[in-house]
Amino acid sequence: MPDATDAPNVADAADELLLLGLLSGSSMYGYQLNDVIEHHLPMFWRLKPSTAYSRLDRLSARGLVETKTERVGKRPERKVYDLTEAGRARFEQLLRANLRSADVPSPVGDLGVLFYRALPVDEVQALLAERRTATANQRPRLSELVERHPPLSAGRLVAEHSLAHLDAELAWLDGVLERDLT
Amino acid sequence: MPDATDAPNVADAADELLLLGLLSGSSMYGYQLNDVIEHHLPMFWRLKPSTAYSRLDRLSARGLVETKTERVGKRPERKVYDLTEAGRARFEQLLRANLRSADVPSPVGDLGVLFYRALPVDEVQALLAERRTATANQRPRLSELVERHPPLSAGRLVAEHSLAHLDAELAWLDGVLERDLT
DNA sequence: CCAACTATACTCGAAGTCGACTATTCGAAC
DNA sequence: GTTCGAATAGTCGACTTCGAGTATAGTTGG
Repeated sequence: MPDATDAPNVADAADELLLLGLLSGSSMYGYQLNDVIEHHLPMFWRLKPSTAYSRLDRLSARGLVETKTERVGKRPERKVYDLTEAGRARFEQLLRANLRSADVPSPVGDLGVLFYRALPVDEVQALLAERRTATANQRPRLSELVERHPPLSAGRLVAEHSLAHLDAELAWLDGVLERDLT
Repeated sequence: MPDATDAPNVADAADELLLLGLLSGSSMYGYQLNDVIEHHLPMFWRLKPSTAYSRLDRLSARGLVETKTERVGKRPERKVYDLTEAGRARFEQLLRANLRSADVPSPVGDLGVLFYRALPVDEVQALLAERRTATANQRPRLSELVERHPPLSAGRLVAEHSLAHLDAELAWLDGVLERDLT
């Protein structure tokens, strides 16, 4: 894995950045990490619990996190993960790479567009109209999310970012729909 | 795999859609498929050759494509893949799902933004400025790509789509950069 | 004329992902 | 009281991906 020291592939390193980033705020135990990812960061929930555990193991083996166990009340034992020095360094390195990198990944949706001629024009129009509706339906939720975060918070920036792309998507769809694709 | 008949996960099915879509135009041999993906569809080149082969095998096992071998001139034998009836049906099903689906996937870049407070403000600004430049640098290539395709071609729509998102990205970056993140 | 490259096909194996499963204990609902 | 769900930890195995390697024959550059 040529992933340890030099410029890492941004997409591959995403899970690692997510975990290290969460731990950079404060130490957390595994269940908590998974819970936060699943319930408070649904946008980033591609990292499933079982994967997270093995990932944490590997991070630990590489000396980027250290663990201890604790017990609060009568609940089961928790394994608490904590960034090491090396872990923090790695985190900052990944963070810099991520902030710096310009990846505007072409959405998967493009694939369908690529082959749109395989279907009758009317059907394509109808399908895209459906997509437009579904996309538009996400807008209120998102724009409410924007407003729920204080102006300069990370959450605000992320929400605004998503909103910007959602609006771009809508505009593009409108542009396509008002043309006659024949 | 609950992937055979009912509504499939759009992202998971992307590779399949790509292969079936290419074959829906005309039959192709493996080397050719990989060549097209790598050199003419760089946007969709997440499907590496060795993966493509095993994917094609599986498609063949599921009866979605059929193969024959041919030999042209004195070049090595080619294995030609062709859609079956079932394959075409499957392709159209996937295509419909894809065109209809509204996925504006949050770019990986958001992850960095999520943790931006871990770095000093000036550095974040500098990194984002770098990103802005890098992003802007991609624009000429893309907008030239738009113009190189005839108005209603699939390639044109895809290129316009990418361009729309790239511009959204630039606008968002500008918005962030002109604020004082302190 | 030889070396190197391109066209064509894979195979194999290391590594990674994730769904489904296994445990345990507490608190709450019935 | 007992059952049930949630809080906590995983493990295991099926499946996937993809880099590196293997094979062969023509073609082309020096």
